[in-house]
Amino acid sequence: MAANRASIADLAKKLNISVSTVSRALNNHTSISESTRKKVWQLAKEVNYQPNHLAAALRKGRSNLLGVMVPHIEGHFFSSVMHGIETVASKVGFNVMICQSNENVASEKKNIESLLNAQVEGVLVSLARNTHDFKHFEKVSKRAIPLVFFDRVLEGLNVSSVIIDDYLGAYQAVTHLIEQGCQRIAHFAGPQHLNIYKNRQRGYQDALQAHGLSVEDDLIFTCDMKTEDGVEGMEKLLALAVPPDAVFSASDFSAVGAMQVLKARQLRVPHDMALVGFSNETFTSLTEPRITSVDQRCEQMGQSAVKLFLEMLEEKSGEFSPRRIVLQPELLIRESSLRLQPHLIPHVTAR
Amino acid sequence: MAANRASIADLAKKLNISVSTVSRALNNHTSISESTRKKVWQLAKEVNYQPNHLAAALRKGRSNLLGVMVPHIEGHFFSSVMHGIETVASKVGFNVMICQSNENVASEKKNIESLLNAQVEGVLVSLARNTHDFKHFEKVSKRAIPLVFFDRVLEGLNVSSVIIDDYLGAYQAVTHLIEQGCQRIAHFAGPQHLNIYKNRQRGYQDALQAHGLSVEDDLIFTCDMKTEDGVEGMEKLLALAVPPDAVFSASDFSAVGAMQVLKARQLRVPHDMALVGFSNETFTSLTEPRITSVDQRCEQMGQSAVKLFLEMLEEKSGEFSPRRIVLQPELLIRESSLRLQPHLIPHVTAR
DNA sequence: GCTAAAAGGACAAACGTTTGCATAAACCTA
DNA sequence: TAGGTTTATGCAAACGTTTGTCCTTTTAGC
Repeated sequence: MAANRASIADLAKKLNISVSTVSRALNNHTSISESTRKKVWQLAKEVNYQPNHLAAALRKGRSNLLGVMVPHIEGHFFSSVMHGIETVASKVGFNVMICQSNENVASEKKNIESLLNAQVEGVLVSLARNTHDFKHFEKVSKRAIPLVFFDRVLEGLNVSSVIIDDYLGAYQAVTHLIEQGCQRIAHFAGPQHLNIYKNRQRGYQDALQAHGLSVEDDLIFTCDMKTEDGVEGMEKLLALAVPPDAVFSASDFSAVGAMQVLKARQLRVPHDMALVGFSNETFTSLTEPRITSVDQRCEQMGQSAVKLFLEMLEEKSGEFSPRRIVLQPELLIRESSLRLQPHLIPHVTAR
Repeated sequence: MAANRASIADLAKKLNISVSTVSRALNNHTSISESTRKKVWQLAKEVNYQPNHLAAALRKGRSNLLGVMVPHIEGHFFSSVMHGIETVASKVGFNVMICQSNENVASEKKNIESLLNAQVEGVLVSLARNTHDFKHFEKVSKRAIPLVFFDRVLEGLNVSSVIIDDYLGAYQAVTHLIEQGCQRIAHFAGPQHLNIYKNRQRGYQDALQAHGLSVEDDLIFTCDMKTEDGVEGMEKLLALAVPPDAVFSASDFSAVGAMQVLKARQLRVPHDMALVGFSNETFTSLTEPRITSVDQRCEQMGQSAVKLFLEMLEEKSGEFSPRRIVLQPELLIRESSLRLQPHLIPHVTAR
């Protein structure tokens, strides 16, 4: 029953030819006659021959393996990125190995070792929250293995990366709120040591100033971006002497938390308080009203990361200079921020 | 710069001992003296030795690779299952390789080949929608490689699998609605060739009958389970001569679609129409009101699948008899279905 | 002090491929 | 017909490990 699988040598023996001929025949090498090529392929089919990638990889020094490490795979963003990654990787014949750091630097270190041991040809990484240094990635670059960071990157480092323009996304979101007539715009900010949240805050501030509005510290609520944080933040804002008339939240989760508070207090969104989130989470188009949000191009990010990896692999022999891809976010305007011209809303259907 | 990595042979040469000794030292084999063991480990650290898993795998015939194939990885359910899988797999030293079938039988076939070629030691699969036969999986079982189906399985087949008790989940959901005083309960049903939706519908019907309610065909709306389908379904139901007073939807997405219609028509949830969904999607606890839903134990499903695989691996030498794990779903009662005793609602916070 | 056992290590074969080189047969070309 | 080229194949080494077997040295038992 457990028919131990046939090797190239078995085929060779049965056909009374050499292993090298079989190998070349299976690889459709030009120097093999059509007749033997056919014979080999047919026998291969018959005995259900399955090539052993491991052996080939060992010999060729090419594993066709791509390693990916994310903080955690569940959730909208990372799973969408993974989707993008797997799709284009498999298209070019790469298998993808996946690891989770669980937001933990120690695991990150272990995983890198594990991926390297598995002889991956490239590593795509989105960093754990509290990763601040590059040490454990040096092994990767030392072994001249393409390394690409995505979304959560380390700044000021000469490493390839693909990110979205968080600054621009925030800038556009806030500008949109201003155009809708909002005058006092608050911000739910995320942990500032993460590049993404820092840039979103910068975008927020610059957009205000560019339109002659002042940045007020008590309108900025820095938190962990959970739904509960949004609840807390909104309650704080409503308790101010002069509450804001809009909130730009760096996360959809805190935005929805804020909305819950507003509804409970019978305040109208967007007329009493306009709301914009970030990430275009699935639920943003399912709430009532739907929440305006900034789409992060998750899938495209995954695709770009793989493409970058492939480019680096190409010119591996030479010195490859790190590249950086910056994707353009897209502001999806929905009812939570639309005070004017409701007839212009593009209706975005959920998947 | 691209310091080609050191092999076991390099270490041996530098220390003037044999490769076998080095190998055993690195594996902490008992027959190696403490002193040489230390020497080897130290040198390994110094020259940054990275073992080559491929070579070891080839020699040992054990790749420590686990293959996983899902229809698509993005989205709440599958990404959560993957999380569970990766977590326990990595704990026991397995790397996981991931594939997507994109709901496509042809890709499914290709992916299986690819995984087998990569010499995975086991395969976990959730089937594409339109997979009806087992042919392309026979190779897996023929090679005596543990095969575990999860969630979307092929019925009547002698293959290991882990599923949740969709029947029970549906039964409980409908019973709950009845207990809340609902008398005319409709059902949004999914494609009936998928085991999960078929069982949910059976659970719905049996629960009705068990409580003396009749099953009416025009209260069952079979669709694709998208948000839009929920919209359409609810509109149809409301157009009936005698509309229902509750809907049990086999998917949260169609449930939320239904809720949108109800809100637009100023109907109250749950008093005019109670609503229960299925899957406990993230957004179910973010809507207003929050949607009662059946939790599918995604993570646990992933964990169980890996455990099952490990068990099969254990007794691989003997004939392993397929096993089947059935997880218990959990009904999470929220406001969308709660007509009585609102003070008893457990407040479920979103992640 | 002699033998037996144990400890520590070396040799070499294997795992299943790929591939540079050599070879033999067949085909031209003049 | 000799010489050269093409075509098709074989030989054997290599990839980096692991591991069964054998050898040498030390230790212990008496």
